[in-house]
Parts: sequence; structure tokens; C-alpha cells
Amino acid sequence: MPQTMRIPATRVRILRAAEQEFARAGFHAASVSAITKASSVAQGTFYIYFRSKDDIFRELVRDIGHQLRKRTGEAVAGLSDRLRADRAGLESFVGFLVEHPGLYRIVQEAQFVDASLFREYYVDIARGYAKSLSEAAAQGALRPGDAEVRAWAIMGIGHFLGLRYCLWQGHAPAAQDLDQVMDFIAHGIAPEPRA
Amino acid sequence: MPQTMRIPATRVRILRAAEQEFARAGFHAASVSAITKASSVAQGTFYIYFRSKDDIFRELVRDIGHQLRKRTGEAVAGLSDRLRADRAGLESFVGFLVEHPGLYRIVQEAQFVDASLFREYYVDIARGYAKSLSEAAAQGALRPGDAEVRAWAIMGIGHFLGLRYCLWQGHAPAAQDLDQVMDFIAHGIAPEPRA
DNA sequence: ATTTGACCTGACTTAGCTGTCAGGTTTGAG
DNA sequence: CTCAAACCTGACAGCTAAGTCAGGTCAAAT
Repeated sequence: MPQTMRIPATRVRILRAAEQEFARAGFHAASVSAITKASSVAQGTFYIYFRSKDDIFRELVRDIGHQLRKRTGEAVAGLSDRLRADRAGLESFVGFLVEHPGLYRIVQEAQFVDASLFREYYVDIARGYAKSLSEAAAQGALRPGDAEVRAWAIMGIGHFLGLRYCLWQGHAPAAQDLDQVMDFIAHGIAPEPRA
Repeated sequence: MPQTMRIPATRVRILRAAEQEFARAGFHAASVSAITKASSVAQGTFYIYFRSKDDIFRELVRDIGHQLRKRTGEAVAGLSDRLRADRAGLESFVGFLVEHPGLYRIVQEAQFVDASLFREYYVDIARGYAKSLSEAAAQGALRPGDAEVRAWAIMGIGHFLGLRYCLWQGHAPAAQDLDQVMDFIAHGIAPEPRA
């Protein structure tokens, strides 16, 4: 490890190149040499800043988690209407996916590189989300119900929304698609209004 | 390719060994030699029956898709109550995951081995599911709404249910967890009954 | 018993990648 | 200007694994 970080730019250059390379080629096909080539450093320099290919990959996954949580948190902040906040959260998430499809690929691949990191990634998101839902339910802004279950369910909906539209079709779901999704989240599919 | 399939058992032996090996080690860490060793054939024999490591992996993914659709279809068959059918489908899915966690891993990893195959896998499931939901809605068994959106949403819910309980905790979700999930699917989270 | 060709063998070729290391370069303090 | 520490270099050792191929084995037909 460099002691003084005299030139922290090198570390960042390597990180950014790794992000691109992992996004492009996937974890296994990405090679450290490609990363060093893209960041214009020698092979050995890589190992000054990162212990291994796994190591830098893990750092990237954590980075992405932070980015995503920050962005979503900001998108939702200050929205008093709970369902509007949920929608804003989804919109923010799919926006991120459209802008950075490769980054989500990295997150998904983490499942096979470091399973516990992958799990943490989602558990962290779920924790924060469940807390919000739980508070909203306590204030009567939502129907009573298990906040954890709801958090994971909505994350699942978001995940597949992202797969289907952002990653496979290359664009965010249209407003009317999100309307339908929010209708499902708000009212479900049962035929009758509840008693 | 063998012409006569005099001994198709060899092919099946290799397939089963590959299933185990891919499930255990993942696509990249799985080696053809491990597969041939486990199935007691020589390295070369593998390439008589399969073009490449990718090739056998793809065949397995398709197999798993068939298995899962068959199983879920049977679980749902004959259930007239639509929400009960949805629940049975989820139960069947999580049951499969608990019994064969490795197989779901294979499906998920397909994303990085053959993206279009992975996409097909889900599109196929979604197509069938949306059809059912659409018919149910037409008969008034469900509130009107976009069947495709609902199909993908419920698939997402199932996916994360599987991750959280089956793959990470090693057991199917408890009945009361599924109750909560079904409550969400049936009625959503909005506070008031709809007008 | 012989023959045929389908089926199987496993050492080898080829390729590529991770992580190392002995030595070169740069920086800034004195 | 000098020097020492920090930083960087890139060729290479060591390893692993996919896919090949020349030849061996075996069952059944004649």
C-alpha cells in the first residue's frame, strides 16, 4: 500500500478503468492487464494499490452501493406523500440503471465473486427501505403490514423493472408503465375493494 | 456428435456431473476436467457430446427452465381461485429453490454467460404468467390492470423471496411470511380502500 | 473369428492470466 | 544540489484450463 498517497490520482485512475473493464467484459474476462493498460500504469502498480482483482472488484461494488443509496435517498428526501416517495425511489433507481447499466452488471456479478458482499448490498438497502415503510405505516400513511416483506417485494419489483426495461430495452419504463407498477404496489391485484 | 447414441447414458452422465459442478463451483471455476472426472469419462469424450463448456451450460439452463415451468404449471393446475393459484406458484417456486439452490445459481449466472438466453428464460416465464393473469382479469377474477406489468412484478417478488429465504437462509419462507407477501400482492400498501 | 465403425481415451498443445520482483524514476526536504 | 523514500515499471515465473487428436477398445453383424 502506498504510504502517503502522494498521487491519489493513480488509484482513482485504476478504479475508473476497472469499473469500465468489469462493466464491459465481466469479472472473469476482465484482466488486470487490460485495467492497467486502460489506466496507463504498469502491471505492478496495480498491486501497489489493490491486493487482487477480487479486491478492487469488491471496492467497486461497495462504491456502487453508496452511490445508489445516496442518489435514491436524495430523490426521496422531503417527499411527504409516501407513495410518491416510493415512485420517486423507483424512478431514481431506473434512472441510475439507464445511465450506468454496466454498474448494475457489476453488482449482479458480485453474487458469484463474493456472495456475502452481494447479500450485504441488498440487506443494507432493505434495512433503510423497511425503516421508511415502517414509519409510514405507523403514521397511518400506509396500510398496516410487514415492512420488511414489503421492502423486499418492492426491491424485487424494481429489480425486474430494471432488467426488463433498462438493461434489455435500453431505456427507462414509460410513465404509464410506472403508473401501472405503482397501481400494483398501491392496490394489488385482488378484484374487490377490501371490506 | 455420436451418430447412433448407442449409449445415451454417457451423455446424461456428463450432463448430471456438469450440473453438480456448475452448481458447486460456478461457471468459471467449474472445469471440464472436473466434469469428466466426476462422470468417469475422458476429456475428449466431453467434446464428442458437447461443443464447449458454454454449450453444456446453455443446455442446462434450458433444462432448468423446463423443469421449473413444468413444476409450477402442475402446482397451479386446476386451482380456480386466482390468488390461491398465485400463491401456489410462489410456493412451488420457493420449494424448487430450497431443493435445488445450485440450479438457480446456474440460471442467475447465465446472465453472464449468455445474456440472451437469460433474457429468454424470463421472457418465457413472463409470457405464460401474463397470459394467466390476463385471462383472470378478463373474467373479473382480478382487478383490471396491465397483466405484463403484474407478471414481471410478481416474478420480481418471487426472485427476492427466493434470494432472501431459500438461498440465504436455506429454507422456504414461513407461511405467515407468505401470508404477508400475498397480502401485498392482493391489496398493495395504500392506506385507504379504493373508492 | 473377423471386421467395422461407433465410441472412448488422456496426454498434449495452445493460450492467457495473476501476481512478483529487481531495478528505474520522481519528488521534495534539507 | 543531494539523497532517501515513495512510487512506478514491465518482463516473467508459475499455473491453470479449454479444446485436440492419433490411436485404442468394444459390440454386434457377418
